[in-house]
Amino acid sequence: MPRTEEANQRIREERKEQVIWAAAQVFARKGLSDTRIVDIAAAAGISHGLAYRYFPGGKEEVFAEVVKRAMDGATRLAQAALEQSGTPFQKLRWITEEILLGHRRKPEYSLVVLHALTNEAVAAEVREMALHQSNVMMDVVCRLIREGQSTGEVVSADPEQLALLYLSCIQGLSVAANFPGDYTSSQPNADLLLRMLKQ
Amino acid sequence: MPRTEEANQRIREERKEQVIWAAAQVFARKGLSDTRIVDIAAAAGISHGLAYRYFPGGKEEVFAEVVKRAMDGATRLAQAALEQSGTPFQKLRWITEEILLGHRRKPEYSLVVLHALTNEAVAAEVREMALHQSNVMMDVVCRLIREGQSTGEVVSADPEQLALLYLSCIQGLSVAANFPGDYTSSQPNADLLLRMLKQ
Amino acid sequence: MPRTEEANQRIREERKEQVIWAAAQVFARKGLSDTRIVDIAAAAGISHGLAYRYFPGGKEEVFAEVVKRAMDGATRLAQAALEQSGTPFQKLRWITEEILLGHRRKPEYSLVVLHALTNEAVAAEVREMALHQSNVMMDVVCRLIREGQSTGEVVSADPEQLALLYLSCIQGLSVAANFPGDYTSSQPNADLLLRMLKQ
Amino acid sequence: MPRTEEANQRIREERKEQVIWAAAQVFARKGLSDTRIVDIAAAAGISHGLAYRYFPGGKEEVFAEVVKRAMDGATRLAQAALEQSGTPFQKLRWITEEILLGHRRKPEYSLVVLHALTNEAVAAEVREMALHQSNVMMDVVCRLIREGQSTGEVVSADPEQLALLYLSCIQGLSVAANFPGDYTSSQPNADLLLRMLKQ
DNA sequence: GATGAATGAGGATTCATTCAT
DNA sequence: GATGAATGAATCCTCATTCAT
Repeated sequence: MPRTEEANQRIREERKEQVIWAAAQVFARKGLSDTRIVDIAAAAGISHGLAYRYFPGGKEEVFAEVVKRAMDGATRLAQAALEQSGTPFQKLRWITEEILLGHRRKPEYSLVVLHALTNEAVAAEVREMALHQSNVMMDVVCRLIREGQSTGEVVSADPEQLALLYLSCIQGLSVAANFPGDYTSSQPNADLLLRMLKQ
Repeated sequence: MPRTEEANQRIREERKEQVIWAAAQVFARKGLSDTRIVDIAAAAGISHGLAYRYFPGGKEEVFAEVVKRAMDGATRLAQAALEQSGTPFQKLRWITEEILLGHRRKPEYSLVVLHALTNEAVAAEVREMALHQSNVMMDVVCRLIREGQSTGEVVSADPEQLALLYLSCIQGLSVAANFPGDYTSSQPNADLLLRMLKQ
Repeated sequence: MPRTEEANQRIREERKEQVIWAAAQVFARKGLSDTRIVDIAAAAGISHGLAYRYFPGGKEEVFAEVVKRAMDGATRLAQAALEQSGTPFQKLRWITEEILLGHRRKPEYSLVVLHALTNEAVAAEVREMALHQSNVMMDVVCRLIREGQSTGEVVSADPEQLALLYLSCIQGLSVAANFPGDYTSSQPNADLLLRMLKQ
Repeated sequence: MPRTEEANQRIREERKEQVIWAAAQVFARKGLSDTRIVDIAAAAGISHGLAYRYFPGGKEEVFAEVVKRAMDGATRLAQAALEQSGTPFQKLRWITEEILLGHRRKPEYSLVVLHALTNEAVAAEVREMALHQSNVMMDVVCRLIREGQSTGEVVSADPEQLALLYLSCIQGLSVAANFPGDYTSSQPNADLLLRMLKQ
C-alpha cells in the first residue's frame, strides 16, 4: 500500500528544508561555484540524484532558496524593529542586538548573501533578491536614524552615509565572525557599534 | 645583436605585472573558480598557452600574486602610518584616508582579498597570506588606538574590539564601493569613520 | 471470498495488454531510447514502479512485446492471405488492402518495427523477430507473385525483386502515413499499388 | 612560432568534414539518441573534448549538419534532373538511377533523414529541414509526372499519389539496402521501379 | 498490489593543461 | 617566444531500477 499523499508531502517538505539548511553551510564555506551538488547532498545525507528531485534547477535553485530565507529573515527583522516600542535609538539598539544575535546563531546566512552580492556567476534575479534585502535594511536604518536625529539621539550627519557606515560595519563583522583570526575572538557589543551613531 | 639577458628579464617582468593586474579585475568580478584561464589571458591580451609560460602554476599562481600585491600594499601602508609625524589619532586619520583612497583607485584588491579569506577553495597558503595582511593592519590599528587612548584622543574601550570594529567597517565599505546600490553613491568620509574611535 | 486465481490472471493479462498498447504509441513517436519508462507508465495510467511488476525486463521487454504483437499480426495476415479463395492476384489484392487498412488502424506498429529493424540499440533477438516478420511477408508475397506469374496475372520479372519493390513501397507508405507532409494527405489505393505487379 | 591562420582554418575545416562524415555512419546505425558523442569522436579519431570545439552544440549540431548535407544533395539532384535533356520520362529515369546510385554510394544519408523525420527527439528545425528535402523531391517528381502525363509517357492517375508511391518505394528500398535480409541482396533496377509510373 | 522516494550508473559538457608547429 | 589544437579529468544531470511503506 502506498504512502498517503500527506505523508509524501511531509517527507518532501522536511527533505527540502534539510537540504536548504545543509546547503547554506556548504555555500558559506565554498561559495556557489566551488560547491558541487554532491557536497550539498552529502551534507544533507541524501544522494545527489534525490537532490535533483527536490531542486530540479540544481544547486542554483538551492542557492536561491538560501538567499530567499536570508531575505525573509531580514525583512521580518526590519518590520519588527519598526514595531518595537521606545525611542528611535532604542529601536536601533534592538535591531543591532538582533542582528548580532543572528550572526551568532546562523553565521552562514550573511556570508551567502555576501556571495550573492559579489559573485557574477550568481543569477541576476538572485542577486536582485540579495540587493533588495540590503536595501530593506538600509531603508529601515536610514529611517530610524532620521527619527533619531529629530529627537536629538543620533548625531547630525548625512543619514544615508551614517546608515551605510553602520551596515558596512555589521557586514564586516559578520565576515570576521565566520573567519576568526587572531583578534576576532571577542565581538564588539551593540553599545560599541552604536557609538558611531550616537550624538 | 640579441637583447641582453637583463632586458629580456625586464620585459618578462612587465608582462607578468600586466597579466596580474588584468587578472585582478577578473578575479574581483568572478572569484577564483569562475575565472577561467582564458578569461585572464583574454583580459591581458595574450593567448592562454602563453599564460602558462609566465605562470606555470596556472590561475592559482596568478591569484596568489594578486593577493601578494594587496598584502605588500597593506604592509607598506601600515609601516608608513607608523612613520607619520603627529599624534596617534592623526596617524589614524592618515591611514584611513589612504585606505579610502586605495579603495577608490584599486577597488579590486579588497574584493580579491575578501575572496581569499572567505573561500575554502583558495589554497591554504594564499589564505594565510590574506590573513596575515589582515593581522598586520590589525596590529597597527590596535597599536595606534592604544597610543591614542593614552593621549586621551581615543575612546576608552577594548582596543582590539575597537580595531575590529574599525576594520570591519573599512571592509564593508570596500564591498559597498564595488557594488553600488541605491544608497552607496556617496561614501562616508574619514571623519565620519573616525568618530567611532574618537573620545 | 477472494477472487479466483484465474480471474486475477485475466485481470493481469488485460492490464499488460493495455500497457503494451500505450507503449506502442510512445515508442512510435520517440523510439526505444527516448522513451522513458515513466512515459510508458504515464501513458498507461499506472506508476512506473508497477510497470516493473508487469514487465520485470523494463522497457526493453515492453518493446519486445510490441514487436511480437506486430509480428503475430503479420503472420496471421500472411496465413489468411494464402487461405483466401480466388486467383493469386486476387489474394495479393486482398493482402494489400488488409495492410493498408492496418496502417490506418494502427499506424504505430509499422513504425515500431521499422525502429526495431534500423536501430542497433535494439536487442538482437528483438531485431531478429522484426526481421522474421519481414521475411514472412516476403515469403508470402513472393509465392503469390510466382503463382500469379504462372497464371499470367503478374508481370514477368524476378519475383524477389518484385516482392522487395512491393514491400518497400508498403513500408515507405506507412512512414508517410505517420508523418503527413504536404503531399501525403491522400494515400494511394490498392489498385495503384498493385499496378507495379500487374502484367 | 604559431601556425598560420590559414593552416588553422584548413585544419578546422578538414576536421569538421571528417567528424560529419564519421557521424553520418554512426547516426545511420544507432540513431540520434543512442549515439554518444564519444562514439562520433572515436569514429572520427579524435577526443570527445575536441568534438565540442568544432561542434559546440554537441551531437545535435553534428546531426543537423549531416541532414543538411543530405538535403543539399537532394536539392542539387532535383535541380539537375530538371536540367537534363530528353522527355519527362527520361528525366525520371535519370533521377531514379542517380538516387539508386546514391544509395549504393552513401547508404547512410537516407537512413539519417528517415531518423530525422520519424524521431521526436530531433530538433524541430532539423526535422523541418528533412521535411523540406522530402518536399523538394516530391515537387520535382510530381512535376515530371505531370509533364509525362501530357506527353502520354506516364500513366493517368493522381500525380501526387503517383509521386508518393514512387518516393515511398525509393525510401523503403533505401532501408532495405542498409539492412539486407534474406531477399534484399539484389536491388531492383530503375526500369522495374519506373513500371509503376509508365503508361 | 501500488506508489513514489531513493540510489547510482552512464552519458553530456567544460576547462585546465600539454604540446606540435 | 607565441599560438591554439588536442586531451581527459571532473562535474553536471538524467533516468533505469529497487524497495520501504
